[in-house]
Amino acid sequence: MRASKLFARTLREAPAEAEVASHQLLLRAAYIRKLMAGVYTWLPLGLRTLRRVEAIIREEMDASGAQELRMPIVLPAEPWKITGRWQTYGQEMFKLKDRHDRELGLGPTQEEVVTPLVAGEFGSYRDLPVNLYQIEWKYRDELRPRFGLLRGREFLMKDAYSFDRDVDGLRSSYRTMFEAYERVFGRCGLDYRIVEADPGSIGGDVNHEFMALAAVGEDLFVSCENGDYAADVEAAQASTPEPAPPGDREEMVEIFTPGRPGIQDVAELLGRPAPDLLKCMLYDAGGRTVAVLVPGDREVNQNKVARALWPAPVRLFDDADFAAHGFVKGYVGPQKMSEDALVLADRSVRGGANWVTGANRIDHHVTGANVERDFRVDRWEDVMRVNEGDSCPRCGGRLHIGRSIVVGHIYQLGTRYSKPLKATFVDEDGTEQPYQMGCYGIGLSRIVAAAAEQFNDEAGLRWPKALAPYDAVVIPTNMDQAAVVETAERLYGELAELDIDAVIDDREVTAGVKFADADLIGYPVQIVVGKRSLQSGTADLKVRSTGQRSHAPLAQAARAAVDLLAGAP
RNA sequence: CGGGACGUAGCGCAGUUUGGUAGCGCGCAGCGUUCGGGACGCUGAGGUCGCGGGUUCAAAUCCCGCCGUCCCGACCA
Repeated sequence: MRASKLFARTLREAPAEAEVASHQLLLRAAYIRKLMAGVYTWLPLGLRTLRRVEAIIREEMDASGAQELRMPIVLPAEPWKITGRWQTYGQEMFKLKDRHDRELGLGPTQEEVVTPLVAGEFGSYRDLPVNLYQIEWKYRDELRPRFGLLRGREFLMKDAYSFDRDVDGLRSSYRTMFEAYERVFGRCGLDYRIVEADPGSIGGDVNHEFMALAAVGEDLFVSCENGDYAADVEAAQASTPEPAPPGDREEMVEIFTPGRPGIQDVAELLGRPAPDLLKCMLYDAGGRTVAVLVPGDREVNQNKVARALWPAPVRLFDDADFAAHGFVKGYVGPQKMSEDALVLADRSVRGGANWVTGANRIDHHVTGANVERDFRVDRWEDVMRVNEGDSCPRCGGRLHIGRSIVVGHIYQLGTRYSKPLKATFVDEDGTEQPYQMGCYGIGLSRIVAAAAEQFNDEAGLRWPKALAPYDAVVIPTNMDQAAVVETAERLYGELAELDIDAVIDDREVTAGVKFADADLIGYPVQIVVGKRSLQSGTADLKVRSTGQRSHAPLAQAARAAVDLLAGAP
């Protein structure tokens, strides 16, 4: 490729809209351009990098025995209504209507398409297992698109779906994908962690996330200092404290706490630490009132509450709910909860006694509230968000919270989709069985952003060679000297013969501009030919990722570039 | 959806407070000098100042409405 023809106009300054490094650099280096919030055009350089990610994934998926297909992006609403996701995906799904007023959606993921498809084709246990995948653009009307490609409304995703006759088969298919994912992210050169995760709106049971480490990552994960536990913060657990010893139980006393609705307010007024207070959050779970109890210094993890109450849709009480049920916001306590309400306490509440909590009366709290004597707990569950420094549920070690970008997520769905969609096969004994399904996603466009986030410096992008749009760039520094241009062209030709995908920067600009652009775009190897090097009969080489510089006789320069590339990260 | 900021040439910005001929840098085009880490000089093109309405002799500037973009938040009683 000739830089003089390449559709890539680099920017000296980052557009004001870009905040994070990956977004700024991908714009500056002419990989992407924005069309609207969360939607980007992929320029030639960006598309080449995206395709390299795609090639790696396709190779590993094919090697794992999965088969590629292509499903539609425009989808009918009906199957989505059957699985309930037309509702649960809600506003996040792009919805539209055709000219006959039929409801359609743009695919955010395709369980509702692939499941009936397989049921219609592979209806016998003899056909199983089968794993189908596609690499396709996905659409999600994100609450807040941000950070360029990191959270877009249109993004490229590899989604795979496995179908097995039983749970053992599912586990085996899952294991195969797990290992394929390790190879994919390893080959992409990413620094990543595998964590236990929350299934989110996809549903299902066992699942893992593959997280690329990044300071700007939106996803928090918990890891044990001893390395035996790692989990998404939405799913993470901490070890549960010992139950409080029986013993001194204060009387429950109502106290006057005017204008002190918050935990901090009350703690300050009474001069007691927040963990002495009992936080009582009210939720509506499909019409039923649920009181969730956690210690005052803790936060409720709503995902965990939702899982505990599955399949009821869980939402926090709003002002209307408070009014309708006669609760006073800011002064809620679990005492005298009605029979039809559910009292759900985090297990850590067992570790406390003599709680300070709301008195269910404006401007009043109580002290000395105790489980059983003063309020009942219907269920003990883990519903708490893990904090930095909590104890590891495996070994008791210290838990640390880190930031990352989720680049892959794999799920054991079981029959979550096959049952409602009545997708069944005939088993060996002649009975109809729902498929045991798994689904497996990788965000390709997000990998590009995550890699840009992990591999950059002041000068620009520093791709691992597996992801760079080209392998090398040849830079003739003196375009006015025929001998320089000739030599550079010859080198460029030699590289092609050696199967190196190179760019020759034949633009009529000064050397400084070429160097700056080469660093910005992130060609793994730079080969410089100029007046100076011609005199000494050598070419100057630089490895972008390490900054390492070297020389090679002109006759061996192409060969030297190949070797440097082979040795580069 | 709530809060905040912003919207002036392809990009980065000034001008808005105090209404009066729309500017700077980069980039772009032409000519010349340069030529190994974002060169220099001269000349030039490029803007319905986000959109609509209002106030005014006069609006980028003041007022109202809308749109767009970015940031923070969107469970913590």
